[in-house]
Amino acid sequence: MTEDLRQPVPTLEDVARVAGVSRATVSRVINGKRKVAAAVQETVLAAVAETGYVPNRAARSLVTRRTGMAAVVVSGSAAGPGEEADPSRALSDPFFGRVVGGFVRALRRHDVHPVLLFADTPEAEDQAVNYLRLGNVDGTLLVSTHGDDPLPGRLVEAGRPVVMFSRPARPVPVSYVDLANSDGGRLAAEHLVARGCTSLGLVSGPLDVPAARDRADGFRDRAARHGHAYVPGAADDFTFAGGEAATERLLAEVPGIDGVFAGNDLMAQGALHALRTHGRRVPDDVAVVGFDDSPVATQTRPHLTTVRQPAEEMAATMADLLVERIEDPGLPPRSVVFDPELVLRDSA
Amino acid sequence: MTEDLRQPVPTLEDVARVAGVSRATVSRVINGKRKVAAAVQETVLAAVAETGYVPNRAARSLVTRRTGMAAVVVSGSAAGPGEEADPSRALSDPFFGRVVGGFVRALRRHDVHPVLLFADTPEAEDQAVNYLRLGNVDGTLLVSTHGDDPLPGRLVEAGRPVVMFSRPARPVPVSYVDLANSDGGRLAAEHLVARGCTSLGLVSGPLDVPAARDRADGFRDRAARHGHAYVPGAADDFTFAGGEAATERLLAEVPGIDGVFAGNDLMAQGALHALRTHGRRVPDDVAVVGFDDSPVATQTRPHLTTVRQPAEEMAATMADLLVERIEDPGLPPRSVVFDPELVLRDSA
DNA sequence: CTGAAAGCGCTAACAC
DNA sequence: GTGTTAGCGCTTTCAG
Repeated sequence: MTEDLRQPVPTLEDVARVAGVSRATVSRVINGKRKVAAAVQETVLAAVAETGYVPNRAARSLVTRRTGMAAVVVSGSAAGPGEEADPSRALSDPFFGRVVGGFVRALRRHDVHPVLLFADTPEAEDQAVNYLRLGNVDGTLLVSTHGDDPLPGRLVEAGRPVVMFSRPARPVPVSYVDLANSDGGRLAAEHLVARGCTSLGLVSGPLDVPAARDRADGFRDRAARHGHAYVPGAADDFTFAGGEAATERLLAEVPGIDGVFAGNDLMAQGALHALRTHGRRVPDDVAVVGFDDSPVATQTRPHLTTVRQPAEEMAATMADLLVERIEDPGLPPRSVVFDPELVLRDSA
Repeated sequence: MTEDLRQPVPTLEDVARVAGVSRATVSRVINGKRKVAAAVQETVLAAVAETGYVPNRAARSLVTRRTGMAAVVVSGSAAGPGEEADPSRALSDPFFGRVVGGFVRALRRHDVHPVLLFADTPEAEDQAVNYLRLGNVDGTLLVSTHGDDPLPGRLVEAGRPVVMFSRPARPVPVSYVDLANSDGGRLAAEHLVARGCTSLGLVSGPLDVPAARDRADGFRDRAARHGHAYVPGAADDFTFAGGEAATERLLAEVPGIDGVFAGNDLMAQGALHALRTHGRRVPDDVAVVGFDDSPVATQTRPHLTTVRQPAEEMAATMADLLVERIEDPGLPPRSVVFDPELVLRDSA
């Protein structure tokens, strides 16, 4: 049996007694509401320091209807039949680590704590919606990894702020932060063309995911301006295995390919392996451009030339948008779109 | 301006009115405490369904002193000077995704929600400790990525349950779930020796991290039983770059090495690249064994033969231990140690 | 500018 | 068994 080490936690009452004022006054000082005489303020602050007082969140939450918490929902809701919904697969993409890390740090600045939720089953989805609806969190940061996800709409209906990473597949009145994905695709095309590639190919993510489609569209759009009327492509999961498989298919269709644009860095890594298997040297025979600038970009040989997403900034902006909307629920949905940047390394 | 979609959330009072009983009775039915007449029970349940009632966590928490939340703390507290403390680096190890995914799913079964906290600065560390001490969470699941971390001790002093992933570097009365790391090292040595390797080497994680040290010790121990009196080693970060750098050093010391045991899969991946750079073929010239069975193990060519940690099970066990201790704070610290398993693939 | 008092939604003694 | 009552710790009118 271990002893109970819990120490009595001081309450407002205690501080008030020490400071010789009322609870209400202490509350005002702590929340900086209304004017409080400077002298009193000082006394109270001293009492707070002396007692080591910290507000009880449950009590505060009960009356303010605010919890100081935000849900971070990772949705893997399957679009089509047979699709597996596994949000923890998203967690195994190191790029995602950059995003989540960004959330945690940004929310912390606002004194908001992230509650991690997976929406990987219908029940879990309901739970996430309810969690929001009941006010267990003040708002939601949503990362959806699948295409036509109904969750954004459901969360918005819960009547509390939601900010998404990436624009929703179907129009929903929700705030989001996104990357100009098509510009990213253009950057990649421009680079490959400038490099002298004559046979371009696309190893794309799932085309029902807006980001994947936009990247592909941007790539083809810019390729077309340089005379590439037809750019063959193969789509697959946003994973290493997906990239490898798609590349195999591409290679079967166009053996002479010399420039590949992959939907993300994990797929690019898969492409690298497939190319090597088929005896192609990168970048000499085939140039490869990835997407994200995930930590894996420097864990490949050659290092990946890739289209960078400023994930941390994007995550921080999401947090800002969310907090704004929590503070003023009347604010309309807003979108912030970041510009991608080509990071030159060795693969192209 | 968007309309406020929030709907009035029913309270106990509402349910009581609909059911024609008192709040207390409804509360009893909901919490399954004490005996309630079957007929009344039914009426209440019907009323709950009709109103769509769900308990308000803040209110409940205020009186029960329980929040239904657990902190998931990722500590990157630096041991030595000059060490960078970046928990989001841990998030970029896909193995970590397996662990966090395990936490989320296991806690969900207990109806406990995970709050993600980084202890990456002294302030953040204080915050985490306070968060626990004040009862904003019922307990903590701690993953420490650095060696001599003072956080476990501090969290335990907060007087609430803490369960660690991996045993603490210094003795602290805390529950933990661990892998028999030295057995894992033995498994690797055994396999390499059986394969006919004659010149073994170690690409180890930071030696102040117990897991890294245990793996190395186990490896050397078993190697010694097979006559390998001296096993050269190089230690570095648990990262791709760390594995690459350590392998370079090892290769400089022992050019003829033909069997390498890496501290984790990320390091093994780095080793693979370093070996290739130096013209060594894997597994023909050098056999490589990794550790973790992280998602990266199948994202290398050749695929990694590796020592598997049952991460999801370990995470689930941590959640169980934590919940047990939350429910009965008198329970002494307990440890659960899992057995590693060699997963044979192509690198060794 | 400050204090008194009410009450957020819930559980837990304590009566009946 | 079930209802009544008293708070949990905090914010917030409302007086003064």
